[in-house]
Formats: sequence, C-alpha cells, structure tokens
Amino acid sequence: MSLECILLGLLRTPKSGYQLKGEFDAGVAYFWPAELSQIYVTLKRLKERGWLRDRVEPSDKGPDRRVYMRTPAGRRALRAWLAGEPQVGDERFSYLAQVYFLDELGDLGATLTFLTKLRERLARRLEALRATERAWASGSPGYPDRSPPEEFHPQLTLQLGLQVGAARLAWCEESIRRVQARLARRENTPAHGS
Amino acid sequence: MSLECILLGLLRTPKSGYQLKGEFDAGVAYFWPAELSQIYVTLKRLKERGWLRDRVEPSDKGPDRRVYMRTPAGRRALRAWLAGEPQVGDERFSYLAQVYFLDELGDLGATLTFLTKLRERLARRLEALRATERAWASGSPGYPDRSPPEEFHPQLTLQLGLQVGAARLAWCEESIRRVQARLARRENTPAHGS
DNA sequence: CTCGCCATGTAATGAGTTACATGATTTA
DNA sequence: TAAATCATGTAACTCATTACATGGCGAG
Repeated sequence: MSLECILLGLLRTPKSGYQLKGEFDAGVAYFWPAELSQIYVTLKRLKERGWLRDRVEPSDKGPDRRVYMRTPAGRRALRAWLAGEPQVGDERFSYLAQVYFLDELGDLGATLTFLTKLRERLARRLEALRATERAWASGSPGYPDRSPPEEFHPQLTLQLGLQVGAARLAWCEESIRRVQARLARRENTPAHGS
Repeated sequence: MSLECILLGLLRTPKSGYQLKGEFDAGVAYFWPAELSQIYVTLKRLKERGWLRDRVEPSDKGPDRRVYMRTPAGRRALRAWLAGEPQVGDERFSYLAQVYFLDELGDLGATLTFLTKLRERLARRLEALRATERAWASGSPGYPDRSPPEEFHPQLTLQLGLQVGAARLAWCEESIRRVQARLARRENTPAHGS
C-alpha cells in the first residue's frame, strides 16, 4: 500500500518509472527503498486501477519513455491516505537480532568486533543523510525554519533520519565502551570460578 | 534468513512453535515481530534442512506439543551468522512517507493533527519498552553494568530500542512545535499574497 | 457446558528482491 | 566502436500476513 501512495505522491508532476527510481534513491530511499522492477509493476497496477494515466513521450536522453500522471481518483486516494491514521507498523533489524544472540559465541571480543563494524556502517549512513541536509541548507532559503511549504515536510522526515541516526551511532559507541569495560574487568579478575 | 537464525538462537533450550511465539512477543518483537503461522512454516523448513530436530511431548497445559531443538549443523549455522557481517539492511517507515507528502493536503493543521496522533503512538511504544526495562532492572542483579553475561546482549538491544524510541518521540515533539510556530506566523501575516 | 487458552497446521495473497531479457542513445 | 546510461519489462523466488480449519484441555 505504501509504495503505491509514495508513487502517487511523487507524481505531483508526470514522470517515468526510471525517473521515479532516481527520486527514490535521491530522497526517499532512507525510509522507503524501491527496486526499478517493483516500481514498474506497481505503476502498471495503479494504471489498471484507474489511479494513474500514462503516455509515451520522447526522452531528451535515450529511448522513449512511458510517463505516468495522477488521475483525480489517484489524487483522492493519496489524500485519503494522508488524512488517515499514522501507519506505525513493524520494524525489522537483522543486526539487532545478531547482537541479541551474540552471547552464543561466548566471546566478548567477537561482540567488540561486531559493534566496531556496525559503528562504521551506521556512521556512513548518517554521513549520507548529513550530505543531504547540507544540500538542502545550501539550496534552500531560510533552511530550516523558513523553508517554503513544499520543502517543509520532506525536511521534517530528514530531521528524523538525522536524529535517529545519531541516536543509533551514540548507542553503538556507548555499547563499545560497555563491552570494553567488561573485558577490562574480566582481565583484572581472571580467577572467577576458583 | 534472519527469522531462521532467530529461531535457532531462541532454541538454546527445546521449545515448541507456540512457546516461541510467546518469546517473540515478550522480548524480540520490537526488532523482529513474527506470526505463529510463519514460525511453524520456518521450523518445518529448518527441520528439513537438518538444522533442527523435533520430538512430540505432552504439555503440562493443553494438548501435545512438537518441541524443536538445534542439531550440531544448526548450531554451526547460527554461529556463522553471528560471526559474519552486521546485516544493516533496508528500513521502511510508512508514517515517514506520509509526513513527506503531507504538504499535498495544503493544510498545516492536518500536519499538526497527524503528528499529534503519531506522538501518542510513539509514546506508547516507548512506554512498553520502558516496562520491559523495569522488568530487567528489578529481576536482574547489578543491572545494567553487572548483569550476567547471558543477559548482557539482550539488554544492549533493549538500550537501542529505548534510545531510538526516545529520539523519535523527541523529534515528533519538536516537529509539533515547529508546525505550531509556522501556524502562528501565518496568523500574524495573513495577507501573504496581496 | 462453554469459554478461553493451548496447540498445530494449510491456503491464498501480498510485497519485494534477484535474475533475466531486450534494446536505444549518447559519450568517450 | 565500445562502454555507460537511459529505458522497460517478465519470471522465479523469498518472506511475511491474513484467513481458515481443527481440535485438546482446564476453569468457572
């Protein structure tokens, strides 16, 4: 359901599947990634349902493109979704599952290695979002509090990404310190079971 | 893949599908929810692959249960997963997609309503995690820094849930304030386009 | 005796990924 | 002319949800 509504949302102006993929990767992917093949299939379904129309146009670069645009019914569906309840659904984090069971290895050193790699990746993600923010900040007058209305809402979601990303990174670093403290304690008290 | 490994992880001691569902809901669901039907199917697959054995046992309450336990191959698979790379995968948040496009309604009041509902739900989630933490804190000696090793790793993941949950709630409250500030500005300058 | 929990499954459907297949156009 | 980018799709598969089907056992 969400992918459909995101496509409807992005189609405020007419776009092709390929162009939509570009927009996903540029600004939406950090809370909703999508593959090209999935986008094409969903656009087709939306057209069959009467929420989108399409038209084939020559491209300025490359072969012809199939350009989609919202119908009035599509716009109504989008607005109904936006006016409805916040969809707070399930979340799945494989790396947390790994941390949860890491005791199984019986080696705090392995935990430390794991968390160090994780910190690297979390930091990279956060840095990518910070780069996006810098782009907004330099290209948008009065960022963030006087941004024009059509930029305000996307910027809100970016703020969440930044704050949650920072919280995750901070947790990872704190966890590394806690593991190190445990390792240090163990070295100082090696004869635990004697 | 992750559900399989989580089941292997939880099966440190033999359990039935129904019991595993209980464990998911009690302590794993906030980073990996699972339906009973999915658990049953996955247990079956894991058995066929030779990573689990099963045995039918009488239950103390209710009908017989099919109890699963790890084989040596299952244990090896689990350890390989834990020793491998942190699986930082995709994340999908419908409510962020909604916020992103909320400008489409052309009504900041609608945004405020939305964020207020969202705050309610985020607060509820966080409160549930805090209750879990209180349970750990009261039942576990030396929580959090001197917890026994088998409790340490699950507690780390809980810490992440708490910190990220708090960050999300803070973002939501900050966003509400920013929307209110915008609404106030607009009231004070009603003749914007004249 | 009935309600609620205990217990196990199958079937249909939905959402998404990966792999495959094809081909035009531009740029180096 | 070769490689990169533009462009659209289909097919097979995986993972997960929802609905359905069945029935044992204990408490009130």
